[in-house]
Amino acid sequence: MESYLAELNDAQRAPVLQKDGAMIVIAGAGSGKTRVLTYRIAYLMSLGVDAFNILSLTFTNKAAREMKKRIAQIVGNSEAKNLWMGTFHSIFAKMLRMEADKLGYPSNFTIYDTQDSQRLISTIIKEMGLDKDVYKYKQVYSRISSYKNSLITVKAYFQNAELMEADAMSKKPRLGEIYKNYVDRCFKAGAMDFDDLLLKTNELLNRFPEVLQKYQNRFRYILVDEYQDTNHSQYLIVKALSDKFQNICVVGDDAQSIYAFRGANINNILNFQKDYDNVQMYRLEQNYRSTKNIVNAANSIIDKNKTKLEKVVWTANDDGPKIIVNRLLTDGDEGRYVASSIFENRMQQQLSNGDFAILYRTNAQSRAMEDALRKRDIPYRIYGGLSFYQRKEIKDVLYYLRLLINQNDEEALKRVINYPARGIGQTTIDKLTITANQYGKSIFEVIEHLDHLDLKINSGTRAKLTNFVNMIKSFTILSENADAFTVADTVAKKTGLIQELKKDSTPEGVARIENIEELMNGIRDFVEGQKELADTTGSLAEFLEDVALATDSDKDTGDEDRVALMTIHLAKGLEFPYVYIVGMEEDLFPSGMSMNTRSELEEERRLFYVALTRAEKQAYLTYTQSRYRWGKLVDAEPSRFIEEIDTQYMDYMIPQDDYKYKPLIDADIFGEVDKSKYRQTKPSRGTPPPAHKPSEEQLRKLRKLRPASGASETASIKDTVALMVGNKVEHIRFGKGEVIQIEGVGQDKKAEINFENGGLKKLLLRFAKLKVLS
DNA sequence: GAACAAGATGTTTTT
DNA sequence: CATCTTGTTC
Repeated sequence: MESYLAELNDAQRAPVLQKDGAMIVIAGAGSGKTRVLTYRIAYLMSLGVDAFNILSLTFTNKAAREMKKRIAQIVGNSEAKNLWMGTFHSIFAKMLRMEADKLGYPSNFTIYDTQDSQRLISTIIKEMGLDKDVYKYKQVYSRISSYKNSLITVKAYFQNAELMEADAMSKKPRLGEIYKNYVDRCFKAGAMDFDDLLLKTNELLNRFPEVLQKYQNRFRYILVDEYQDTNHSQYLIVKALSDKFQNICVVGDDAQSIYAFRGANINNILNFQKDYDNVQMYRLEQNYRSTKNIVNAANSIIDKNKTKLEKVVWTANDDGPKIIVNRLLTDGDEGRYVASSIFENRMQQQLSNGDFAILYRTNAQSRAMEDALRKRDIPYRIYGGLSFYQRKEIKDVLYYLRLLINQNDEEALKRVINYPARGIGQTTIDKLTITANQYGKSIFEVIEHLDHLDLKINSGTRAKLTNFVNMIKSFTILSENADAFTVADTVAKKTGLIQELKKDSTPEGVARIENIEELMNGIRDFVEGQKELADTTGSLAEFLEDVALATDSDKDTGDEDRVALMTIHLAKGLEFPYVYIVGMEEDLFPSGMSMNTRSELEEERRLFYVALTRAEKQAYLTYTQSRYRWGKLVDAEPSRFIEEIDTQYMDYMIPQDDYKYKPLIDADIFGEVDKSKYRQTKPSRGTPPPAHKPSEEQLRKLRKLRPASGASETASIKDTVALMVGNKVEHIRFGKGEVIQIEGVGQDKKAEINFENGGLKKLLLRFAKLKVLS
């Protein structure tokens, strides 16, 4: 038989060999499910199943690419190329473009990102004259999003008294109207938001039986990865497409369901057996990834969850080192500790940067980590957060490109019509918007027909508007003949975007221009790369779709050797020898927003389970005693999840050589301060360290010390300064008459005291930059 | 209408 | 702390 089958264990091989029928593979963390999916596809093809008949839905496009590559090695590149593999969003965007006319959409429809959607909702709320404090655009957006993911269309909404009542109860009786307006405006703009890509696919398959049949016949074999994270909308698509042949294979792990907030329904996996006939269930329980300590610790956590499928994940791997738990004073210290630890491990174990990952609950936590890594000259890469394509200067270019492809794209138009400044102000936009709404046309169309409309816009502005429209039209014409790179390059130059940025000669300004150059290179690479593939042409439209739907882990910046920084959500499916999970604190992880219900808390716990099971060799958990949040110092408590781990798999410790990790006050200059006070902490093993919290009174004093704002100001601190030393507040008395200047006061700026009269040069404090003036 | 500054406000996770 | 809103001035 095929040699690759030998690479599988018995449990893995069984689902690979079952050619037809419905099956579910419950795959524990690290049990080789990607391998099962990959080989299953390869095996199907070796049995003569045409690649065109296989649909594989993966969680990231990168995962799809990698699987495709592996399959190509087995069955050959030309065959593998024909597979439909990708995320739900990208696969069905592709399908929708081919069938768009049936739904009344142009095939070049724009994909609105979250920001576009939220802006549009925000303007609708404003236009309707509603109170923006009651109708918060983000809340409204997420409400609409969850409706869409549950297939509650505007029509369905208005037929559902319960929903309307619920919204009325929460003081938003006009939410349905906003929803309707939002949907209308998107349609008029030729735009779909993320949720539409799924909702409209459902609509397409429901309303057009011949279309449904076409795709049912086409996709005879369907595979879905990470099935536990599918939402209702995705579930229905899969159900509809697989209904005829019922050759469906779903893979997932209920213990790793972490996307409920975007509609993922864990019942999809729990109830799969009821949805199809003769469902075969397979379990992959042997973990190949991690040490016994990690696997067992993770099991001890997930045990605390009530809602779960029973399974036992085990491993034949070594025990490995215990999980190291460490408490640090602040987030800055946490960063320094992690950076030092990475540095030491890398040296001692001869590892590369790519062997390490730092995982956190919120993107905001990356900053402290970055700062520390940078100081240590450790190369790193941040995934997620503000990605390259979300930077302002990049988005500006992209919005122009979007507009020239789809001139009805309202959000793009509003963004660029007066940037760079052309003298088209808010008043003009408002007039155009009102007229556009009146006639049911887009703003672009209104400008095209300005001559026939009685708008109170003066001739100067009219000329500016006409010029703008003509410029965009000229780009559109260019794009019909030139490749994406040429178009983008022309746009950047002709619109004055580049000139605008060149005005700014600060380092940030220069960086922005470099970013645009990088974007141009990216477009060029894309054009060349796509030409090699048979089924694409490398058009601008395809590039934009790629950008809109790229997942963050999709963007490979080559094989650089860097420490990976990302949220736990983004880390799903990945693995690293060494994993640092930082910010293990109540209110942060579990998130303060997710502690209201049992199911929310259980999802947080699953998230922790995911985080821990990313580690192959060693996991580190860190938490702080106080951390800067919302620009303020707040005290923190260790996460309940730390206590939930069976202690036999853990080592608690407080670093002995504190100085290596955190700056301490050199006590010499403060004769009376006893150095031993904050270096004497010994590692304590086996028992959790007590959580020290500064008392309310101490915190009050600390906070008082910090001036409210201002880049630099003189404060006459003459007597005593309160500082955080170790985990205590110390009061330090300065010499009589010494005046101290406080500079660069900011919440997380490392404060320094420079004593000009010799002695100590630098003192790292936490609240202010102090200077002795006299 | 532009440009800047001060003030308010909101913060989980993502396609 | 970052973003958006509002206010002021030219």
